[in-house]
Amino acid sequence: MRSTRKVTLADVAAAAGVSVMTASRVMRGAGHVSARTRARVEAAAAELGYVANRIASTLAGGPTSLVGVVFPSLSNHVYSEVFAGISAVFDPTPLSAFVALGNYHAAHEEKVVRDILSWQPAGVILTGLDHTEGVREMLTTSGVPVVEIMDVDGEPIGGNVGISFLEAGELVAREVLAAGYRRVALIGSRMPDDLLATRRMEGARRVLQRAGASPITELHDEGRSSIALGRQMTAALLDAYPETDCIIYSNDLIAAGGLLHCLADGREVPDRIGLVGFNAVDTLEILPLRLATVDPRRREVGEMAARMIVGAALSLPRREPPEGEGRHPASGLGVWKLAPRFMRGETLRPVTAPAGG
Amino acid sequence: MRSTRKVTLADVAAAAGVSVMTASRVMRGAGHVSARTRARVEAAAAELGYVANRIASTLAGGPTSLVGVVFPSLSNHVYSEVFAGISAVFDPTPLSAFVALGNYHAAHEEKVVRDILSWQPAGVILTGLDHTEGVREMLTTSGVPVVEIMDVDGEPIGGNVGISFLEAGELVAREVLAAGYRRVALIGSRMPDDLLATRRMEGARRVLQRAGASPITELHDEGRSSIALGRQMTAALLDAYPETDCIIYSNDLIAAGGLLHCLADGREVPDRIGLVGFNAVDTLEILPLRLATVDPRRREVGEMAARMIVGAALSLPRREPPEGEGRHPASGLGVWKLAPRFMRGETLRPVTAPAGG
DNA sequence: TTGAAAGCGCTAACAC
DNA sequence: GTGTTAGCGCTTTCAA
Repeated sequence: MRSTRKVTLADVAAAAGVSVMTASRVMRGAGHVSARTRARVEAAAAELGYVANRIASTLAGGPTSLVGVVFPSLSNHVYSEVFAGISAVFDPTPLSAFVALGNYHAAHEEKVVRDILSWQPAGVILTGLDHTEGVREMLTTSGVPVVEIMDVDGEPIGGNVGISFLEAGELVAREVLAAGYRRVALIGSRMPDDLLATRRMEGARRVLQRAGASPITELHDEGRSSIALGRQMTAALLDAYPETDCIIYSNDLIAAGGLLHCLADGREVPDRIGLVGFNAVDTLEILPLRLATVDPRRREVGEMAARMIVGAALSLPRREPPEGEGRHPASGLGVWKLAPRFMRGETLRPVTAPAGG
Repeated sequence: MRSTRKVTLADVAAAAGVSVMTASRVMRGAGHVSARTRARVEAAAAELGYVANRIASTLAGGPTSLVGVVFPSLSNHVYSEVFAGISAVFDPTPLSAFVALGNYHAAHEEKVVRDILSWQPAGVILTGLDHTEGVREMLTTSGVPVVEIMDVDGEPIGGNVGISFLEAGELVAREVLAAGYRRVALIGSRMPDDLLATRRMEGARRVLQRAGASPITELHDEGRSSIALGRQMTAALLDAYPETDCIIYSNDLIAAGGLLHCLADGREVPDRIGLVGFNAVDTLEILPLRLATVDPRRREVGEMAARMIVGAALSLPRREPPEGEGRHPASGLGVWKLAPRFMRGETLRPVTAPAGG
């Protein structure tokens, strides 16, 4: 039977008949302790059911191990996969993730980041590069290793991992053109709120314009992306612009809706109309046709971001450099730009000419 | 330009010409401060870019606000939705979630829980009711409000929210019988690792047996659930037991695979063969037929669990009761058993007789 | 290899 | 309404 009171290191030390300091050394494996003493302390700790107090150890100057992770949301499958990558990397390290949601709205983000910083984190992972001046300044001033993920089209605060959504959009448009489509329309949802979606549309638009095949029209909706929304928007678009021969969607979910609408409506995919999504969502393998899409490599992004944080956190001195400037650049951070992977699927015609726009 | 050094409350107090204590009162809105002083302190804090240090305030006896959340994984869509519910409830409160993964493996869980407790959390949310004795003891001893979610078939440590997976399985079997199927087979994946899946299969099996329609066969696979796996297992099963007239799957993903196999194979669904999944995964709305399934009400589960924690955390005294037993039962905790919702879909025949086993 | 002293940044408790 | 004192549980630093 263990006490119901909180067991402190002092209790363990007393039970083992050593000083608090010695107990502390044993608990964090600091060495310089005789095997005999170590055994006694460990036994006492187990006996009393000692659970370390990281609040106290962090305050006293021990290493921090919380990493704040800010996602726009987790209902979006994309981010949960990024998170899986992050967790996998943190798992064998002493770091753990502290998840905060809600940076689809910049107003909220400042609060969230302040909150995270108040825990003296070992690092911060943020989604996207668009943050308020306040956020950037807080993070810079704090000296905490920061990695921004997904987007790489801008100036990062610290490290940066992701694909260029602009280039991903360009890639899609180039493939569409290479397949011979010319009357292209764009459909997006939850824009302009979702900057990354906006960015890939921008990339697509640019390539189309340069090729003299400016988008026929662009349809945007504030709603949450869904298959139903995709159906409905596609119907509306094709109604208004029947000459459309290809639709580029801001994500797979609405693209799937579009595909279902086209099939139900008897349109020949991909001959009469081509469709491209974005995100490479895997449950969509049940569609009658494999959707053309782009893999943003989300799991890898999470893993690399986490690795950067691990590298930076472990090489960072714990206390402030004694005096002077001293803030050494968080080592281990850098910019990793991954190449988005295009997946042709079956909703685009095979290429008739080498891609290149 | 703000200093690059960490700004403490003492710095703010000095800049505002007041005591640290007064500054502290202002920063946490404790009242008993004149408007003039408050304004001065707030100005100084803003000027210096002060960010509170919760590590210090928690150690000093301020309220804790981290809540540890343990999920088996987040790649499983189910848990990310639960998490969305939790976040939504925490959002307007001072609480924030600290996510740890990996309790598909009990060995890991002990480490994870110890880790969480070391942060002096305001609460802990765990998935499932099956935990090692060590975990139960740590949590009990700590006196931290605990809520176990999803499963309600067992003895909870503290609060408990979820559906009964046993009853969900029974529900499915009763509906299957009511629709007139008699030669029923079960297909599961990732079992027996996933206890909840195991439990619902158990419930189904029981009802079938009681009705004298024992499962023709049960097929289990260690693999990760996927549509491909469902296809393959279904093919194998129907090959070996062609007389099967209904398959109950452990989840929607493999059920979707089964459905696709049946359709491709020219079997009449739901007339010749009925199919039921589990989880009500929404992207599956793109299937040619709406899958019969059960909604485990995951979002609500997350919300309620979070509400319990909020209730308990806010009513808990911060410091230990002076002496004696003193550990008052965490108020606000209880057991909330939600009813699983059956969704008939189009892969089961309409009922021919009132459901009831 | 072990211990003693000091203090991390903040807040509770009490004075004024 | 404001300040003073003490201390949260641990680790750093230095001495033995």
